[in-house]
Amino acid sequence: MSQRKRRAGMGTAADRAAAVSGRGRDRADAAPATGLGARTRPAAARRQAILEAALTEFAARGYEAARLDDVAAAAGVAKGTLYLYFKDKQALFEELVLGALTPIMDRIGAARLSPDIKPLDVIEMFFALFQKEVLGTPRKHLLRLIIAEGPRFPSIAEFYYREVVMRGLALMREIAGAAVARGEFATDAAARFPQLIVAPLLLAVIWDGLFSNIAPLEIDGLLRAHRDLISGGGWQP
Amino acid sequence: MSQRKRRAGMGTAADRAAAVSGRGRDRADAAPATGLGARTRPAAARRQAILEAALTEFAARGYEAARLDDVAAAAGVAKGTLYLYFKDKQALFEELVLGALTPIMDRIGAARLSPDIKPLDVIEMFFALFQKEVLGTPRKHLLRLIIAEGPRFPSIAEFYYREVVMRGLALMREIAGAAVARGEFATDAAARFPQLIVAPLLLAVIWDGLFSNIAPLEIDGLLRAHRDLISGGGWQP
DNA sequence: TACATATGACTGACGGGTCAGTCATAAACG
DNA sequence: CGTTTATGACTGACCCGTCAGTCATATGTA
Repeated sequence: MSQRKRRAGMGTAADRAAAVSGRGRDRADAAPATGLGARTRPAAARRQAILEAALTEFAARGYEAARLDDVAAAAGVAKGTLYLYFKDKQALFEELVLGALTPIMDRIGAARLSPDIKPLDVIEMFFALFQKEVLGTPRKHLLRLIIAEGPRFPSIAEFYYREVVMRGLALMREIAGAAVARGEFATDAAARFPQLIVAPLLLAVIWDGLFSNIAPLEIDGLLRAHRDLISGGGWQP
Repeated sequence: MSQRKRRAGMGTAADRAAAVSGRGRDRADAAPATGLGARTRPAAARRQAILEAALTEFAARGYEAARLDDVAAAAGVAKGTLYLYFKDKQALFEELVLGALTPIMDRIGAARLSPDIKPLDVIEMFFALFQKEVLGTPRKHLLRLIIAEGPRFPSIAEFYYREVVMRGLALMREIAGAAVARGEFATDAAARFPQLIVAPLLLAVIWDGLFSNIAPLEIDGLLRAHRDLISGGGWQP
C-alpha cells in the first residue's frame, strides 16, 4: 500500500502526453454559457491554469511548503484533477521549471550575432530582453526557485545547466570574443569568463526577491553601469 | 523528491552523530558506570553543537524539509534538548543565520580603507577574504540559504540587508569612489553601483551550490578577470 | 426528436505517513 | 535533599496521494 515510488528520472513525456490528449472535452468557446466551470475548458487550458497556479504557489512558499490543495484551489480545480495531469508534486514542479525556461533561451538564441551589429549592442539587447521577459514577469520567481531548490533537484540543476547556462554562456563568450577581436573591449576578461556578463542579472533577481520592498534596485542604471564596465569604461579603441 | 521514507536513509542519524566529532556520549570512559552522561559539557558547547548540526541539516535540505530529529541526532542530543536552547524551529534557523554573518562583516570592516593602499588591492583582499572565509567554508551554504529562504523570512532579509548588505555596499562604494578620485578606475560605474563589485561573488556561491559537480567554476580566474573589468582593463591612468 | 446507455473527466473525503513541539520521567548536579 | 538539565515516547495537526462515486457529454436506438 502506498508504495512510495523512488523514481529518479523526471516525469516521462509518455503519461503526460496521454493525459493531455484526452480529446473530447474542447469546444469550451462553443458552449461558454453553460456556466459551471467544470469540464468546460480544453484540457490544455486546464493544464496551463494548473501550471500558473503552481508557479504562484511554489514561488510564494518554496517547494516543500507549497500545498497542492492551494494549487488546486487557485487553479479552480479539484485536488484529484492535479493527478490527472501530473504524476505527483515533483513532476508538477519539474515540468513547471523545465517548461518555462526553454522558450526564453530560444528567443535569446534568436538574437544571434550578426557581423553588422556591434557586440555591445547585442549584449544590450540581451539585457533588455532579460529585463522584459524575466525580471518583468513572474518568471523571475522561477529563476529564484531554481537557485533555491536546485541543490535538492539534481535533475533540474543538470537540465538547467545544459539547456540554459551552457547555451547562454557560449553565446556570451562568442559575443565577447568578437568584441575583443574587433578591439571594442579593453580586456578579454568577459570573453574568458562570460559568467561576469550575467552575474549582475542574477544579482538583480535575488535583490528583487529579498530587498525589493526595503530598498528597490534601480536595474536600468545598474545594467547601464555594468555595460560600461564590460566595455572598459571610458576606454576607446 | 518526496523526501519521505526516513528508514531508507540507513542509520543516517547515528553515524552522523558519531562523525560530528565524537561528541554526545563522550566521556563514556570517564563515567562508564553511570551510563547516560547527560550534562557532561558546558551549555555553550551544546548550543554550538546544535547550531553546527542545524547548519548542516538546513543547508542540505532547506528550511522546511530539515527535520529537527536529525538535527538533534547529529548534535548528539535528544530532541527535547533543542527546545531548552531554542524556542522553536524558526528561532533556531534565525539565530543560525544571524549569528554567523556578523562576525564576517566585522572582519571585512576591519580591512578598512587606508590612504596608502591602492583601492584595487583592498578589493582584492576582500575577494580573498570572501573566498577563504565564505566559499571555503560551510558558510557558503548559509549565504545560499538566505537567498533561498529569505523571501519567506522578512525579518532575516531585513536584518541581512541592514547588517551585511548595506554595510558591505557602503564600504565598496567608498573604495570604488576613492579609486575613481585617484583616477585608477576607467569609469565610475562601480562607485555608483557597488553591487557590481560583489555580483560575481554571489554567482560563485550559486554556481557552487548548483553546478559544482557538473562543471566546477575556476573561481580564482573568475575573480581575477573581474578585477580587470572593475579597473577598466588595459586602461592606465 | 426523445429517450436510454456508455464514457471518462472530474470530484473531494479519507487513509496513512510525517514531524514539530510537549511533557512525564529520569539523571546530574550543588 | 531540591533544583536544574536532559530525555524520548507521544500527540495532534498537517498534507500528499488515492479511489469510489458523480455527472456532463457523447453515442446508440427507435
